[in-house]
Amino acid sequence: MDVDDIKNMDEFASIVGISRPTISKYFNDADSVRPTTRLKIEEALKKYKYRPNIYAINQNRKLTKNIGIIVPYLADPFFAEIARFLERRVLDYGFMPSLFSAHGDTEIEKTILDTLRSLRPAGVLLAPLGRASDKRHIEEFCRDVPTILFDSNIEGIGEAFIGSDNFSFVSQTVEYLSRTGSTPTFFEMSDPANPNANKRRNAYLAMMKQLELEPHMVQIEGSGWEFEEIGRAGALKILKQDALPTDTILCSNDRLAIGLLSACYELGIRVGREKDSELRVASHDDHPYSKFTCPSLTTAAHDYEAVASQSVNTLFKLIEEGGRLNNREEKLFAARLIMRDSA
Amino acid sequence: MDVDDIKNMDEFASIVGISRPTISKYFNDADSVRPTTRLKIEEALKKYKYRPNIYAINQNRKLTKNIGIIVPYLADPFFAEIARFLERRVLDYGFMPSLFSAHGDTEIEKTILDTLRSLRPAGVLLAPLGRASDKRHIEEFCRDVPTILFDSNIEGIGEAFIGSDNFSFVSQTVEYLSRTGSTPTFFEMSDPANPNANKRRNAYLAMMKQLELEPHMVQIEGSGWEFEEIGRAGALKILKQDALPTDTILCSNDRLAIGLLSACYELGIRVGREKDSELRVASHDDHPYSKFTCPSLTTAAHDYEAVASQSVNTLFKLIEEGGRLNNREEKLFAARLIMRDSA
DNA sequence: ATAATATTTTTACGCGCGTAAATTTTTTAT
DNA sequence: ATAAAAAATTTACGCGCGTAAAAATATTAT
Repeated sequence: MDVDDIKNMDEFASIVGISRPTISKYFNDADSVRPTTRLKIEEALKKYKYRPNIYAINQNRKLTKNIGIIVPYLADPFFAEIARFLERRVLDYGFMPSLFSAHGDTEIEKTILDTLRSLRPAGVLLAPLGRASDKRHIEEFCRDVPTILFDSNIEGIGEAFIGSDNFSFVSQTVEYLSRTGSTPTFFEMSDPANPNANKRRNAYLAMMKQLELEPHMVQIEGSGWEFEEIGRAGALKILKQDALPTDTILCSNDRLAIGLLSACYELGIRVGREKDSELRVASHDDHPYSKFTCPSLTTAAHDYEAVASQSVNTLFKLIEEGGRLNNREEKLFAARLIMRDSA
Repeated sequence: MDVDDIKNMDEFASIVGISRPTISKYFNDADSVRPTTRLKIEEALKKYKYRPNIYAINQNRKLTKNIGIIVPYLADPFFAEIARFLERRVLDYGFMPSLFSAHGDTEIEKTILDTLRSLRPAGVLLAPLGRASDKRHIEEFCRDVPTILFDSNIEGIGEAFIGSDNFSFVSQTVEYLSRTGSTPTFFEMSDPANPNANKRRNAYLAMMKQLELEPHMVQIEGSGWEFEEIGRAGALKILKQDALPTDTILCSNDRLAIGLLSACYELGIRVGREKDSELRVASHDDHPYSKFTCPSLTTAAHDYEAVASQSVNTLFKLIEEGGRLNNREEKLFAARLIMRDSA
């Protein structure tokens, strides 16, 4: 209600009638002061709405309360979604999330890390670009800042990795597809930037071997992060020359599938598991838009909530233990098969 | 090459052999020191990679070099896209962008503003939630922090507004649709949270009047930011009861259209401008995914680049002029009609 | 070479808060 | 009521840098 002319903690302290160190203690942990004291402070806080200067705080603390969150490509709703979960968890811990996107660019990723270092964050959650990442740069960063990798792993870098179990994804889709129809052909980029893509390819091959089926791969050209466009262009090429080995396609990821489905539609190819369908299409990720493709996309879903929770929990365990974990743990979450109309 | 044990500017200054105030001056403006001095500093910088403590800097400067960017819903690729443009522009000015998403939630938006205030940013670029925004809260914020509104306007709040000209969007789509086929029926949420939606509705009505055509509206239920799901559910309901006044639909925005098209597909309704099509669908925004809908979506495109550039340029003009502009300018950019297959 | 100008250095203070140590006051236990 | 424990206060210093004023030095013009 009153004016907020309070410039510093000294002024606020004298207004409350309590010493500044006690006020400082309160702001670091409200429970660390006597209840009556706390009440007095909080009453005054309502009247005068004073807030400590964040820069002065961070200058003097060895560790800030910032948590950096870096994703490779924020225009991908998958990362926007996981970032949302992460932000919420970080806030629950009373820390301040700072979100960055590398926008698919190696140099931007490096710049973000440099910026973040000077922000002296308590910890960082990093989903690296993958193959395009400057590994030495990230490694060096991880030496200074407690960092957890998520979504895509870089062997040996970061104090832990939390992600999804690609084998679980692919084994479920392959099993389902091969059980209910023709052998799935794996559809992917020939030179994927994301390590998960390679793991999915290997999982496909392993699973096909296990089922004693002949594997088929369709590898399309393209680079960058515009997967829908790459998938679409690649699919148009393949479909026009009628080069599909089987009439079931398993896409490496949903964004490729979105492009592929748009190509199918354009060419008048009926996709689905109906009798009159020519092609079945399934994929992985449960991208936020996979429910709205035509037809809706059968896919394997990430456990967003679990990955986010585990990532943040692990990070704070790491922080509590002083920035180093005894051994680099890798936690992978299983997929959940989402049955829709495309396969 | 060497170790970077330099903790503060004093140490760095003595290593370079130049006084600390000069070093300080250099970091504030590299051109403000003599070229020979600058060279010496930059040589040392390569060897010792020292960076000033950002918190100490911001504590002592009246104004930081932070620029806040707030969007209502980052999981919407449209906002992810515009945020990317904004970030780049802000960096071009040598400032530090901080990106926040309100995640469609009023309280989060308020929290972000409070957080941002204590970050003492030089300026803020705000795309408000719209009707769900706490206007008084935003207004109060704008009194303290130089703020530019973009994408969605709140009358009288913020020093300027930069957005798209909704009339330009709707007039082009309506003109095109009515010229090439049946009268367009406007498809929207009955109670849209976004002020642009209301402007588009009014533009539709005005345009129909101008063309001397009878307007038709289909208003669907739903609230929140899951527009695709809302559009899909609403469309299923309308289409099943065959309640469409005409066989041309103009959606208020692309995300509703994405949902509508998925409903059409599910019901086997052929959409497009072919002879055998039953329905034409067009929309507004040129959402990143509108190219991949089935069929691809005819829409009116934002000029992302222009909106982002103008927003950031206006913000820095505002900052230079001390945080106040003589009169609140509103700059609107025209749409560009994108012809695809759906209409 | 000398004066005028521009740049740098020196000196000094302040920003707002963390935090440690010693002291005083309050609360809790006996 | 008294002792023991807990909390608050006082005092004091430091963090790393911005910045102002005065003095010293370097550059440019004449």
